[in-house]
Amino acid sequence: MEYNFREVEKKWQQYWAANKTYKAENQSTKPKYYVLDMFPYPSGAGLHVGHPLGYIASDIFARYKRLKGFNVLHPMGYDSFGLPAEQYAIQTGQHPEITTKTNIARYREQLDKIGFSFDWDREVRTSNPDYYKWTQWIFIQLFNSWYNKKTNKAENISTLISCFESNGFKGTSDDILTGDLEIYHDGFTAEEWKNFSEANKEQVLQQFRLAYLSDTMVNWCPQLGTVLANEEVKDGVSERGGYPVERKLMKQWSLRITAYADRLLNDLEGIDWTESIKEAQRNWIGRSDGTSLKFKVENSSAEVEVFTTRPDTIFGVSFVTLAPEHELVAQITTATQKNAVDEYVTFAKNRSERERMADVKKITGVFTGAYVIHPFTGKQIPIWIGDYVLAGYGTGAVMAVPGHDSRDYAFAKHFDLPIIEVVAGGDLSKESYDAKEGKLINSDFLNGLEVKEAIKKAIAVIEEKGLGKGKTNFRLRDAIFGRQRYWGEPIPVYYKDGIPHVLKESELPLMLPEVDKYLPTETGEPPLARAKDWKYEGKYEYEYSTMPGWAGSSWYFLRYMDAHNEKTFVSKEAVDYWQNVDLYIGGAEHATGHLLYVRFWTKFLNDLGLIPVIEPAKKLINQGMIQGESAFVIICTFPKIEFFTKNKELKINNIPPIYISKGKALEIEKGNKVEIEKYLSFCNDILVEFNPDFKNYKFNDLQNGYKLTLTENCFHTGEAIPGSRTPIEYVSGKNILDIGHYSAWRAETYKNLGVDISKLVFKFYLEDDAQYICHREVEKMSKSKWNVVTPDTMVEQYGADCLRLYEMFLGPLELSKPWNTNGITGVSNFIRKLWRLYHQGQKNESQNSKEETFYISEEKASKDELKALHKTIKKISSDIENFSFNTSVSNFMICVNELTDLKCNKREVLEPLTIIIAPYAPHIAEELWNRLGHSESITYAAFPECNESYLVESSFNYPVSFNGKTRFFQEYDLSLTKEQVEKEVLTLEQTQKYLEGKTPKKVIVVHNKIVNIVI
RNA sequence: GCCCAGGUGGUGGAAUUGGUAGACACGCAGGACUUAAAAUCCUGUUAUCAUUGCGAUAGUGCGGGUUCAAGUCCCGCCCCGGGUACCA
Repeated sequence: MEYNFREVEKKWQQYWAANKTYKAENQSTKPKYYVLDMFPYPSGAGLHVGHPLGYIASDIFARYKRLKGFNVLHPMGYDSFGLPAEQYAIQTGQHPEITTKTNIARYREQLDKIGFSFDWDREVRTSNPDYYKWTQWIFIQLFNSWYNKKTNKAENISTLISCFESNGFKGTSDDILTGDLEIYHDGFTAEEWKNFSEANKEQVLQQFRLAYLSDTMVNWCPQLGTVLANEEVKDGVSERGGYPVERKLMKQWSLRITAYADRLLNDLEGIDWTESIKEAQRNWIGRSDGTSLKFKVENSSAEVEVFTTRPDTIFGVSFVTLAPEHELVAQITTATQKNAVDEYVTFAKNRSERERMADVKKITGVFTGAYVIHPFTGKQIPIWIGDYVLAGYGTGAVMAVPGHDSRDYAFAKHFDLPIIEVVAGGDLSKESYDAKEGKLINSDFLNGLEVKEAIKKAIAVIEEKGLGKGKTNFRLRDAIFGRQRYWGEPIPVYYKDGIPHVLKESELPLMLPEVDKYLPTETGEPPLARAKDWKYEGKYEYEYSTMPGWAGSSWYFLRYMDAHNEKTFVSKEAVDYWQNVDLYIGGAEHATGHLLYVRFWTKFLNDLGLIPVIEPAKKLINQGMIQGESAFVIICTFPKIEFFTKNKELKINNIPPIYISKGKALEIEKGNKVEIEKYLSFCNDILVEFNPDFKNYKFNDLQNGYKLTLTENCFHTGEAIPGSRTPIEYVSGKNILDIGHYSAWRAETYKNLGVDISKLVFKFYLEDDAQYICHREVEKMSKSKWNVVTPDTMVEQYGADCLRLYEMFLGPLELSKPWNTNGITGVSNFIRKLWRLYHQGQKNESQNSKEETFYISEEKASKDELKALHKTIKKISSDIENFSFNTSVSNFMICVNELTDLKCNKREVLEPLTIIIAPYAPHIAEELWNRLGHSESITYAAFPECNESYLVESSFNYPVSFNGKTRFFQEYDLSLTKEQVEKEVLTLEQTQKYLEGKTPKKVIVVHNKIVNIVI
């Protein structure tokens, strides 16, 4: 019998499930190893071929570690709160919980078919109340904590309260202030604190809690009644629906991640993550060291405080720029400039996102009429306002050094302000010289110093004179933690007299209530406000926003350790044993989202003494994205018809769009006259069909000098016309569209939009062979792009082992590439070839087929056979450790090819081979292992060691090159010294031929590598 | 603009510290087996020139450089992909 993967794979999948083969115990004498995948969001399109790429890699590693004697934790779960289910609920009225359950069931079925070694007893779902109970619990801990700058740790808010009770608070200058304080609170004495009302106390505490209410600028979309993320806003309108978006101040729950900025940055040093992810996080956190510096405003008591990283350029300051929102603007503006300033501030404030995006390069600003006094030279320096200065960063004011900052330079050039050179090395007539290199000039006491020394000296002098203070700023902003959505964790907060209170632990979970619709209320409140009688103790309003998508994923790695614990989020024993993730695999797109938040929560939980680790994952690998090949139809409307018909006073209505086949479209676009004629006559027929008056006209007559420009006027590919995307299941491998299915699908979507489809006609303009050819583009695989390929058909056709090997064989794990199945037969052949090694084929003459029976020899293996095996063991071991799974597959192929040539069927070779291949192709390995006479699963066998003695070579075939160019090969015993090889090579007849009678200048012999003769 | 990653045959890709460029596959071409097809096996396959055979030359995005030797190291540039948006 040929290898029957369907039977074998099913058999072992059932065996693994029945025997709980992959169950991990929370204690063991073995060393522990935790392999984690970023868990998926269960989308309605099902698992696509991109998902398993990382899962297969981590599964191979988990299985390898088990063979190496580790107690492996390899769990899987679902990030099951999220927008798509909610969107679907809005459209269909179906409860997101139902959709989510269905989707999860489908994911599970697909995952099971690929043979992953997950411990399913530990599955988590972030939308399950017994999971989100603990997400809410962690939120409460954040609410009840503040960040103590002195201990550099989060502490219970009670320690802050007792500090207020005994010492009061010194206001903005107090060093217990942390992070992204929006409003700097005035100072108060201990006595005053005691007399504060509860509301007043809470207002103060809100400035310190790690979870707090803040006023933040959000993208508000009135039509959708909701707040949108930056990525949901395109060109000032919502990506979905295209409704206008405005900036609005809103009370929102935020998390004070900025308190952890320094630790998040510094601790990157200790983790083995890819340099690109670490770099992305460093940039995101954006630490900049500099100094604050005060400039006195002339004829005023006011001071402008700026933040700068280049105090060395202080003598190059030629103006000061304030953000339009800066609090001093109104105060300092002179009477003569008042109108201009007011106008500009209004303009800048109302400038929509769209405008800002449209003219990023446009420089705007206005002079206030006021001046500051330069602290060292005493000169007058004008104060300007410019919207290139951001209110929310630093002090909202900059000292402009146009000579050495490109933005200041552009501003100075535009408004014709002086540019002073203070660092030598650039050409300021062309551009600013921003590099931190060179010697200071025109700078009084800094003259002659290198930039780095000058910075130090400048800060020292500034501090000495009390003008400012060395300071560090971060780009990182506090994380907004509320979403005006239904399908997320309810925030466990209720309001009593407008003061937020958190629920008691015993009151958790705060269940997501039922609502009649998943939409905002008429007054613009989030969907939870629709819930009937949903009040704390029947009278107090709950918080109506829910947590963001990243809440559940910020701690899930801990829950897997102790998934069913009802008493705590994770038991001390479990987390003390498993610690943190040893290997984490997932997409690089989470670099500054999930991967930063999960590090933040881990540090916070560690501060409270709840877990022993400060980082979630020791090692992180990013898998590349598997892209899809989207298909498009090319839609041509009649944009010019209206124009022509106006002149001719012809009326036409409801002309359908024409779907033009790609080959024809290209010809027409190229200006092929014959094709254009044909196409226009096709169009004319359609016009006549819709308005018989047209029969008197030839379309050609109408056009009258009209040049058909497909891209601009007529043809739309891609996004230009919604709906040009085509589900790839209606398009063949050769891009031929199944017109029947496509039309039916199209009609269905129109019907859902409420269009009367009884009169709907689709017009297809075909190729000469009567086929319709689609356009293809490579892009991200996603349900919305209709280009999802699921692994189901591949598993059905080739088996799980084949899919596993093939996805690895495609190329390096980290690389992104479009999905194609061109090479799958090679892998499929390999699996059959592997099977045949263990079986004896007998030709069955009568049926003209081959009978294969299991056939293994107990003889001692030959030297060549052992060499083939051990070479492979060595290579595979190093490949796995380096996550180079694609080369492993190649090497299995090489090994099997060699053993096939050697006709090797010896147990001594095939048994170890079965084990090393088991992590990659577990089903066939289990079957072969079983046939080899083992009753236990191969999962816990021992990974074979490489015996180097089989690999020792006695001779080497030296490539002999002349001036670096290889000419021939000569084999020498490895015992020969360099000198002996050199001598031997020079005596060769071939050498003499290439020397052409000349004496070599030099002969290089690298032992076991190469001989190079220089002439 | 800035940051990151990448660019090698018709295709996916391989090439530990600089040391035989193109492993392993796919595809293609030819052949064997077969009535035939499928499956399987064998041979060839970077390009150009030459060819009876031996070969010769060029070649890892482009231009320089270091070296006995460069896909690999250095300098400058181009292209594709990802991230980010005026962060002083």
